[in-house]
Amino acid sequence: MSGMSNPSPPAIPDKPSLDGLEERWTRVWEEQQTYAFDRTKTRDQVFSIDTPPPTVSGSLHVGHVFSYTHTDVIARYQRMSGREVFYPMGWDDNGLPTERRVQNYYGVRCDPSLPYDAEFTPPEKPDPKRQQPISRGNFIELCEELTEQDEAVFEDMWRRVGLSVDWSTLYTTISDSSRAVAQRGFLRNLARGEAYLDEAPTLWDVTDQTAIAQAELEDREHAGAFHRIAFHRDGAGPVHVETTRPELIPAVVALVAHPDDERYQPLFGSTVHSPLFGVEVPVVAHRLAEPEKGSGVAMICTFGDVTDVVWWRELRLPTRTVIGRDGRLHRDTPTWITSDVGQSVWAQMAGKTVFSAREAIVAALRDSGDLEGEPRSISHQVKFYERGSKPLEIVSTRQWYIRNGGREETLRKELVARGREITWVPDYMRHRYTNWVEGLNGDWLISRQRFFGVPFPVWYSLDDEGEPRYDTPLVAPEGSLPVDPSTGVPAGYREDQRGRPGGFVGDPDVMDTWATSSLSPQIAGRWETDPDLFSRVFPADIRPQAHDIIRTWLFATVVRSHFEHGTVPWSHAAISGFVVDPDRKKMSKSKGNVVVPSDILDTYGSDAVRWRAAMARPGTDSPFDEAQMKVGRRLATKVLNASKFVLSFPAPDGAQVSEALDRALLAGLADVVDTATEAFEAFDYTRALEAAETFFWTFCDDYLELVKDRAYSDGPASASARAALTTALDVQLRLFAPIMPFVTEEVWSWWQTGSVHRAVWPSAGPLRELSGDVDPRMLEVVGAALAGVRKAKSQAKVSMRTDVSRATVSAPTAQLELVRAAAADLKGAGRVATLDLVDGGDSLTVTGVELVPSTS
RNA sequence: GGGCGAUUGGCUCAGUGGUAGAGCGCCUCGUUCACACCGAGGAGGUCACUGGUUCGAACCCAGUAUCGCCCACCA
Repeated sequence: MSGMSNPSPPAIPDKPSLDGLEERWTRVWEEQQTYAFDRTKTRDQVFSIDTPPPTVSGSLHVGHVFSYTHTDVIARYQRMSGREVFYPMGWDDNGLPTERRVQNYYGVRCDPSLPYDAEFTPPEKPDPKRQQPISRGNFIELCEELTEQDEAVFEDMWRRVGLSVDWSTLYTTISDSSRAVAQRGFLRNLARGEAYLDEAPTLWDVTDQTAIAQAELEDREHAGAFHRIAFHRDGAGPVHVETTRPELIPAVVALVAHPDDERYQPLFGSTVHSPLFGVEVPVVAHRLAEPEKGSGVAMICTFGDVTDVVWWRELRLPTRTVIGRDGRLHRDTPTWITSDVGQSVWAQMAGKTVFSAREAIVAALRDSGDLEGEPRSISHQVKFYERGSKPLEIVSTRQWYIRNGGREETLRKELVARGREITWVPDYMRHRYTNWVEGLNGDWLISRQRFFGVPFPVWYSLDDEGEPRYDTPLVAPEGSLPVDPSTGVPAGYREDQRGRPGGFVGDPDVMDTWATSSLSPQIAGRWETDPDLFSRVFPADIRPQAHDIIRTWLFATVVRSHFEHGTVPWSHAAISGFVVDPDRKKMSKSKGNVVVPSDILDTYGSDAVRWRAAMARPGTDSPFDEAQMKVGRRLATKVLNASKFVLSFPAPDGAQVSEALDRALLAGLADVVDTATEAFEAFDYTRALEAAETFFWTFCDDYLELVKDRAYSDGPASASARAALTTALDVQLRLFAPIMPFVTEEVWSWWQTGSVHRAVWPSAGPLRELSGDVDPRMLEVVGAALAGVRKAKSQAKVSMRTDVSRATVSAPTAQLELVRAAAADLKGAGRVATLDLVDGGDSLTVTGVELVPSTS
């Protein structure tokens, strides 16, 4: 770092202040490229971080600040430890969250059938109820425009928090290079048979009108009602089923009961007729039917829930779809409804939402007498898209999948084993991963019927009827990526053949955002476009993230790396907890309990907020408590003031640390360095901070007080104190630097050259050499004696500056000798004229403190 | 239903076999010679419960309870 120099070595201010440190040092770090990655370093010298790219369409809350601070603390420690830190930043700006934000912000919606309008300007006043339809091209332009604004806000926040990222590495998930990586990754998966196209029942969000993946599911308590419905038999009484979804009666394909259920065994193999519609369906047996539930016999519909899918698949039942992609019942009467009554009931349901259709059919069932009793209200768990507001439907659609072990035992075991290769911080988070992988029930659905995302780089040739040949997609060559199949043309075709029989058509879908972000190590490391860089940063050392996205981002990244590279993507996964509100509820906009980070950063400063973040251990949720920020603020202030005081005692040239108390201080500090280093190596920044902080307060409250008088004087004893003070400050600043980068850099600049963040992490060896064989407990023992004198003054309710004519310290021999060696310092700090030392007793006590009455 | 975690002073949390700890809050006191964005001192806990192992248990074992999170095919 000899090439670096501070702009102008500032004098120590008379009144040091934390105000303005963020602005000043953020600027200096940028100017001096303090955190620039040196790509000449080899893989073993590099510490590589797979930074989470935050979703820029969301708002930052204090939990993000904590979690990103945790990563930065680790990065700063690693950098000082001599590793070259690869610490990139990315913005996750593609995908549905951005589309929604654009829709709300501008009051528009994407209608892909519209042509691009070069003159388009967004509505002056967005009307959320009447979103203006605009073309895909215009829509994407708005997405790009708004994400650019959002990203500027994010970057500003991260710089202010002090993240030591190399900003030249910045990427966005919608950029050309990210799209190219995502498409290349997909094409490789496709070529190896790890990605495939399939038509199957799919979880479907009717609001956004897109398929969603298992990982994006969320169970929610939802109000419903059991309806007891009669199915009819020829020549026998009715069979009753209970259902929460009577509107699916037209979609019924069978009734099902448990094979061992004696009540229904006589019915197996026979058929019944559905009420109102009179459709004949078989009664079948399956182990998943639960005799205790409802009447013990259930309707199988295509599709009411995921159990229906299992039954439908395993029992090879026909498909009778009645709900469309918009969540409404089909307009046209299904072909299997042939009776007059059935068709007239259908007419009352056609085109209606699920909710309205249910009302219509319940009325009809009541009229026909097929509803027994009244519907019984219940509250039950229903599957929702985690970002959605209506229950999911299941519709049969053609989608792209990536294998993830959900349908094959071998792959599942391989992926579980990958989880064991990763060191988890904390260790128990591994269970979440294993639990998830072992519970998968299908492959990973990656296609979304949306617009602002990475398109699939494939086309389909059209047969003579104009029907796409889905089994032989036309893939883009890797050299052409990124491609947009809605404008690009596959090899051997011309644009005028688009959509024509014998021509081609582009795949209309985009990839789910996780399908791109699961390649974050490849994107940041410039996989395939810069193999030299990639070889130096992949696999990464650490993936920091929060526990809520283990099943999505973390798992997906493992899957992609497993297939593409045959390795885990990183050696460590560091899992942060959440910041929860004081009632331990998760912060969320809808609850109105979100703490805006800029407010607390304004009030307490970045170092204080970072200190608080570092007090939250890995993996542990932490309740937000503003009072805690004050503690961090006070520590930062104390560092400022204590440093100024220490530096007012410059050590003379050749000063030796000769006095026992001084050597004991450095011995204690050596232990702290060992503890902090060991803790940081295990990513336990909280323990490292605690060790440094506890020592620092003893340093201020006891040691500084004890040696103050001696330091003010002259001679070797003074020089010893001054040398110890300066050495201890130097080491402590470096211990604090990862946690509180601003105040430590400020103090460092007062008398050192270069950045403390490029200084070498302290080691215990040199401190032990200076301290020699001194008893490291000395400071503690002498501090206890000083506390005894203070206590006497406190109980007498006099000032700590009150003179003491005489006092007695009694202690066992060993302790007494330690006190004797520092008696002069003790007398100075306690203002004691005559100190009697008495050998004896079980513990150290201070007695006979004779106070000199104040003269005033 | 399965898994994971937690349960220690009013609050937030350390503490994995040897006489219960920290910070905040509270109480008392002290100012300007580093720091009032301060300093000193103090009070405050049968370590959720029940058994067991041990010379000795907050800690190890078995079980119970409560809370939280994750997962599950939840007519």
